[in-house]
Amino acid sequence: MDGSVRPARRLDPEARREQIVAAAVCYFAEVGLGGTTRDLARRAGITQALLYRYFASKDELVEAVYQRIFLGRLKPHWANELRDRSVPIESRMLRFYRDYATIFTYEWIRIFMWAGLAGQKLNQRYMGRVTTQLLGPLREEIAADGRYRAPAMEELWALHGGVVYLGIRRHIYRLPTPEDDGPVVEANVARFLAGLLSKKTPPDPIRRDMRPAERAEAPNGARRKCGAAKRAEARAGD
Amino acid sequence: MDGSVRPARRLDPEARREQIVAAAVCYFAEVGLGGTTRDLARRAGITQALLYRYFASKDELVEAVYQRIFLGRLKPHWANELRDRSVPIESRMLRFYRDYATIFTYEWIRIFMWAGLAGQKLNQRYMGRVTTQLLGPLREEIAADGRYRAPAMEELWALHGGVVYLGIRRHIYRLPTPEDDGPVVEANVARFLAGLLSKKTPPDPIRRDMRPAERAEAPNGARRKCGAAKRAEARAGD
DNA sequence: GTTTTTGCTGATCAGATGATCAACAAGGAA
DNA sequence: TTCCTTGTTGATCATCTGATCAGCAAAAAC
Repeated sequence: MDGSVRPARRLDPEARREQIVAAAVCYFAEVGLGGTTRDLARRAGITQALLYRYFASKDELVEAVYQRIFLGRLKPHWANELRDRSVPIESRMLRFYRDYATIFTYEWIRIFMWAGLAGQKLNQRYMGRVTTQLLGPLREEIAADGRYRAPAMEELWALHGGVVYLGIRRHIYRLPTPEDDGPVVEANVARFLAGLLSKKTPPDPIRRDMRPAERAEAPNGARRKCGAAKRAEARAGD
Repeated sequence: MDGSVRPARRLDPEARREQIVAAAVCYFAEVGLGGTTRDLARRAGITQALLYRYFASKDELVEAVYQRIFLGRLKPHWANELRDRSVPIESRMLRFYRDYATIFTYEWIRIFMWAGLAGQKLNQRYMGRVTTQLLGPLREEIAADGRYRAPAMEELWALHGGVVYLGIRRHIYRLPTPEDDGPVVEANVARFLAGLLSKKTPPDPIRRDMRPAERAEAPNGARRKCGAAKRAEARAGD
């Protein structure tokens, strides 16, 4: 007996579409966006042809998966709560990061990473919002507290990356990780703030010291040059 | 004129194999391990058939790419230098992480991530070595210094993740990042150590509080259950 | 029960992809 | 020049994959 589910009864279109998207999120998270429509259909217990009654193309289905996974993940109230100065900054940060860590589910983190590798602009938009809505306010609030020096944005990214990395180790590299993320997040936030007590100047790189975003393809269509490409080019020149 | 290189002259077998692997590292880093042999050959300026004179299968070529990228990346002298107590621990950590950050090249980080998503055991082996050869000693050395409390392994992973995350933002999400990693790494290491000065107890989760490594497939061949799969299972039961 | 609607399936097509092989031709040996 | 070795190629095969469509059958309408 295989894991597939055979009897696909007649279903309400809305329910069927919902079921397909849910199965697609699960399937694509595991095998990547290059997974086949046949495998997906088998897991969902339907025929491959049925997918095309609900989605015009595989791309459209993938788009629905993106919507399902990423839409509304950044809660607007996070930014508000981060700015609520009636609460100590330590409590605000702890509360936020404990909450934020919960979005790093198996499906979210893997699909997000696959989308990033595939060059989806979606990731850049999301990360941009993290900067403006979360890390920016966070920096201001920490500085406004008075006891801490203002962290450089890169330092906030490092804190952020530490939390994300826990999800990467767990769901991408499939390594053993703590059963409960809470204490880990708490320790990291507390240590981060404690590290800001020493008043050394924050080394925030200014804009001209930033390397621009890499592009998947240069404007002229040329690709990133690796060693081999460079050598081939040189060879073509003689 | 396209970017491909037409005249592929007769080459010494060793040189040709080298050229193919180099081109494959570049190509697979960009498009993923699902890239086609035809595209790869076009970029390398050779015919697709020629690949199969040097590699029995695409899998074997991918294996060669793994070897090229990951073999010997963890320098043995890192562990030695980390343990050299004639040098202040701050200097040792700074030197190590400045050096370590250089391995996060475009090719390395992308192929490593793709391999991880694909469930390669390679990643787990590598991460295991990071634990035993780098983070373990690091923890001991920090504690041995006397001025700092011993960091929990999860705290060291957070520091580590912060550095890795810089590479992820740059090469996977293709976001703007600092031109020079040095100051960023230095700030993070310094803040990490400063954060260990406050003597609060380290919350190291003990083994029974760790969730085991996730498996791509359960022993019985069953897959990870997402919402859709669970629902389908329930439906099959009536 | 009969008719109508429509959710669903099996068959099928065109293009892509990994892999194979006979034949060609570049470069050295005679 | 002539011969021989072998690096390289174009053609080709079997399979896989996204996508289409006529027709079946389950549920609703009558």
